[in-house]
This record gives sequence, C-alpha cells and structure tokens, in this order.
Amino acid sequence: MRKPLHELGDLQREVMEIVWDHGEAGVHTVRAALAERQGGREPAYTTVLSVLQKLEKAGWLGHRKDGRSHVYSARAPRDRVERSALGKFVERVFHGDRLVAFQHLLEDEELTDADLESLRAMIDARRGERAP
Amino acid sequence: MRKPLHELGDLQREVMEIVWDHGEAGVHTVRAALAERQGGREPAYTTVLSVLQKLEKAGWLGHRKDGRSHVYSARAPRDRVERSALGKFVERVFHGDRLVAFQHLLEDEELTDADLESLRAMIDARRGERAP
DNA sequence: GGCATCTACTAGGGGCCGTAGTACTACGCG
DNA sequence: CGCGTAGTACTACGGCCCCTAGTAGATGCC
Repeated sequence: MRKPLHELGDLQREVMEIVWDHGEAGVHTVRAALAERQGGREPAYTTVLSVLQKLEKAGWLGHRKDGRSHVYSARAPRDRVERSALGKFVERVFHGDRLVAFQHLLEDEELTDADLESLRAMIDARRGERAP
Repeated sequence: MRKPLHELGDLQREVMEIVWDHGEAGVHTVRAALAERQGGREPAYTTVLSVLQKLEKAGWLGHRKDGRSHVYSARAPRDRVERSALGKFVERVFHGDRLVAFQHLLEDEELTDADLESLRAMIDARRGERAP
C-alpha cells in the first residue's frame, strides 16, 4: 500500500496538500501555490510535473484530461489519509498504544482550558454514539 | 537538533528501544535483543557497533567504558523523545493542531468504553492541575 | 502548416540506511 | 614477554528515495 503521509518528502507532501486544498489542480496551479506558500520562486515546470507524476504512480493522485492538460486530484480524502498516517505513527512509536499518544498530547502546555473542554465534549459525543 | 524518532530507520529505532529497555547496553546485549525481537539471526557484530556509533554521533546515545568495551545509554529519556516525535508529527501532518489529532484518535474503532472512560479521567486530571 | 504548450521519459547529485569488512589497539594468559 | 582474542574505529558499498530539471516527442490552436 501507499506510504504514510508523513514519510513523503517535503515537496511531495506540500503538493498533496495543495491538491487537497484546491480539490483538483494542474501544474500551473501547483507551481503558483508552491511559490506562494514558501515565498520562494517557482520550481521548474517539469519539476512540478515530475512530482505530480510520481505521486500518481504511487497511488496518491489521479488525473483527468482538460484539453491538452492534466488536472490532478487526490485519490483518497485528506482526513482518511491523515488518520491512517497517525495510526501508522502510533504503531511505530507507541507500538499501537493510542492511550499513550493521548497522554502525551494532553501534557502539552499549550492546551487551553477551552481546548480541554472541547476534548471532553468530543469524548462524550463518542460515548454517545457508542452506547445510544 | 536531533531528528524525530519516527524518522530513524527501523534498525536504529529498534536499537534505541532496546537501549531504553535495558537502561544501558553494549554490542552483545543489543545483538541478542535484536535477534530475539525479530526472531532472525543476529546481524554482524560490526553492524550493530556501527549503528551504535552512528546513533552516538547523532546525539541519541552516549557511552561509558567498561573494561575494553563500551556501554551505551540514551541521552534523553524515552517519553520525552516520544513526546517530541509526536509533536513534530502533529506539526507536519496537522500543522500543529493537536485537537485534530485527538479527533482522529477518538475515531478509532478499537477504543473500548473503558478507554474512553480513562480518557475522560485523564482530561479531568489535567484540568484539575490546571485550575486548582 | 507552424508555433506554442504540454506530457513522457531519463538522469544525476545528494543523502541516509543497513550491512559489513579491514585495520588497528589493548588486555590477559601462558 | 609475546601472542592471540576481543573490541573499537574507519571506510565502503549497494539500494533506495528525494528534488531537480533537461530533452524529446506529441498535440492542438491560429
């Protein structure tokens, strides 16, 4: 299967995000978005094209024809990919123990009381849908 | 700084875990532990030594002399490293939004009601220490 | 039909991983 | 005192992936 999202190179991940954000995107769109995100100049046209093609070959993207151009779109919805990546990560680093992951996330200093509140809400919602 | 834990290769991560588990470990210990974990045969002595040395050069390990041997130990406690890795991961994949990470973890099918219960407890504990 | 545009294919520098060999060192035993 | 064994240090190499881009070939508009 596909490699987890976080194991992609920086450029490839960036491109995936751009495609997800735009719904679909061609080389020009991606180039422009890249330049804007990173504040640098655009990579060569063929560079971006190559990346797109690699991502397609790897199963991340599909494309349709629009005139003579190709317009790429993600083959899997973003949140499913992210969730899967998180799962793989938890697997590798915490041997699958999600509770430990929770614990670490909770220990984060930056969480506000409001955050904690909405966490509780999330959990309660989850319990609700579990045992209705 | 050091690379996040999940970006290490499989062998290197494995070795780190072994060292953490043992508190400290020399080449022989690591070799044996590797063979046992993976059920395969031990990698060459020098292979393991090389890995240990690489990890030391990268700042993961330190060593002390014991007779003519080196005994390696981790330079940072495991849970700090894990937490940092999780932080980096959330940064890369969720742009730092921990709540999204929570959400995904919560959506996991495998969580039992007991798990959800202890999650609530964790959160409450956290709130308690926050606003006493 | 000719030119601009776009894709396909190929390539190479750089880096990291796992793997291990070779060379050198030092300690302990006889 | 000398030698062998065990241990470390250094170097190497194949494999793989990333980013980068060039060149060549196809195609469609004017």
